[in-house]
Amino acid sequence: MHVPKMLYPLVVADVALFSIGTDGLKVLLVKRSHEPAQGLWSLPGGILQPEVDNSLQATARRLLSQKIGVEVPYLSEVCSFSGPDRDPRGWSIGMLYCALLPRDQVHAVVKDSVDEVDWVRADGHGLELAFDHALQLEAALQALRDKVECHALPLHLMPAKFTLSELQRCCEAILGRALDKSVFRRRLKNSRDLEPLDEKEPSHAAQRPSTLYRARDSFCFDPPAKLGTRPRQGATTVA
Amino acid sequence: MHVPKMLYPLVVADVALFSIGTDGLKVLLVKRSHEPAQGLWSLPGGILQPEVDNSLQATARRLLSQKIGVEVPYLSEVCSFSGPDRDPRGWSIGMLYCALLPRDQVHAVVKDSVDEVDWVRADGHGLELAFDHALQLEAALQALRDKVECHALPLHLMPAKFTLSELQRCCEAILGRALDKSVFRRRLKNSRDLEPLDEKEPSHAAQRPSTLYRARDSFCFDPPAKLGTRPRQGATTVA
DNA sequence: AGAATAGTGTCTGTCAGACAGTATCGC
DNA sequence: GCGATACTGTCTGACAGACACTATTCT
Repeated sequence: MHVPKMLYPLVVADVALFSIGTDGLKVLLVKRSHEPAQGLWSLPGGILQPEVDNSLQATARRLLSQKIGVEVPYLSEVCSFSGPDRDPRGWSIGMLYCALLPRDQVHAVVKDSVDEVDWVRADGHGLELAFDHALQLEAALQALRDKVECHALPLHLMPAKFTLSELQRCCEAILGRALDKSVFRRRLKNSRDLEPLDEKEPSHAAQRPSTLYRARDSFCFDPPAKLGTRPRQGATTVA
Repeated sequence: MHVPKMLYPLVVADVALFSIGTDGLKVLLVKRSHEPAQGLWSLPGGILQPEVDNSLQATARRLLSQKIGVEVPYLSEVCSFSGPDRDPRGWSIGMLYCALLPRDQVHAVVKDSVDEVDWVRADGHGLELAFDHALQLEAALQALRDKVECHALPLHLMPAKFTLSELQRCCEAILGRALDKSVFRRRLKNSRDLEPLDEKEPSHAAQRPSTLYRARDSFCFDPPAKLGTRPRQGATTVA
């Protein structure tokens, strides 16, 4: 193990955990119960523990598990934030992760920790966030939007079975704009990521029941050099 | 400043510095003169110095400056590599950066350091690299290819003035496949990244002289949410 | 029948791929 | 004229955007 012979940076992993609520895209924030930044909202995160974690990504997963008791189906690195001033404790590196939690597990987060946790609007609206977490949240949200804008399907936000309309509403919540139903469905028809089930959504209203779909096993939100699909020239991402 | 109260990870920045040679895309490697991994080739890199560096990116720039005496016009974060086993000195974090050096500055690297440095084929062909640098090089090259595949113009690899044919050869070297001249030029005509000059390349051969272009000031290789352009369905990246 | 949502068909514009053609230089 | 490279024109197919249309359920 490496033995410090000089001052060392604080290494932290922070997670922007997104999910879908009835009123759009949500991100999980925790209210800090200790200094520094006590009382402010922040992204869930914590310090790397080399004796415990096998990677920085493992740090992120451990923190999600410890702090809010969830195992996420998707977690990926966004970018790093580093410097002498971003944390009052000194020179620090903050690795930002973007994680997705299925819509039907939004209430799985345990709130018995000393920290108060809550789902808030994904853009963090008027909240004052600790450290540079407002910047980080913006970066994570942009990374998520970029992917969906490039037609990656955020299936990790969906339950195991879902309708195309639900998936469309999910994409619209992420992008912050309406999508054309016909265009959306045409794309999904040609996609190899979805599989229709021989099942219909039980209709509770006076309406035609919709087909249920599920993600194919081969689906990957970070396409392994998956080609095709991009935003068009005139596309705009509006909040 | 943060005071260590436990074992701390080694924090390193490594840079995949690419440029264009007469025979294609090149990456700069250094032969390690010290342990660990003495005698093996590796990406230029080194340890974060919190007293000196204002960010991890600053670490990368400082190392390029100190080790090989170049200031690069483009340097961006790719992803991190971390874990207890990737460096024999112990738990470590390696932040990978991708940098571009203009074609006409390939010989600006100073070789007076104790390290032996050399430009090699960008894929690292048959070289055995130190640590996980083969993985890192692959990741950096893929990141570069992905961008160019999505029609970002690698203008930071070009001299201040260049012809469209030269730029096309540059893109082909990165992608590892031939591009259609007509398609390429049509795209550039509609691009806001390039500006034609009222100047012709002095022709040293029996051929029509070509128009010189330069990058517009607004050009950015990492498009700030720049839309449009993506690989098409049938596109393939072949080595 | 009517309301509501599911799902389809079709027209149009944009752009990539392919490839043949023209232009301009030195010899 | 010829060779070489710069540059253009045009046809086609894939796909996004827009939007009108049909289908199937419950009340």
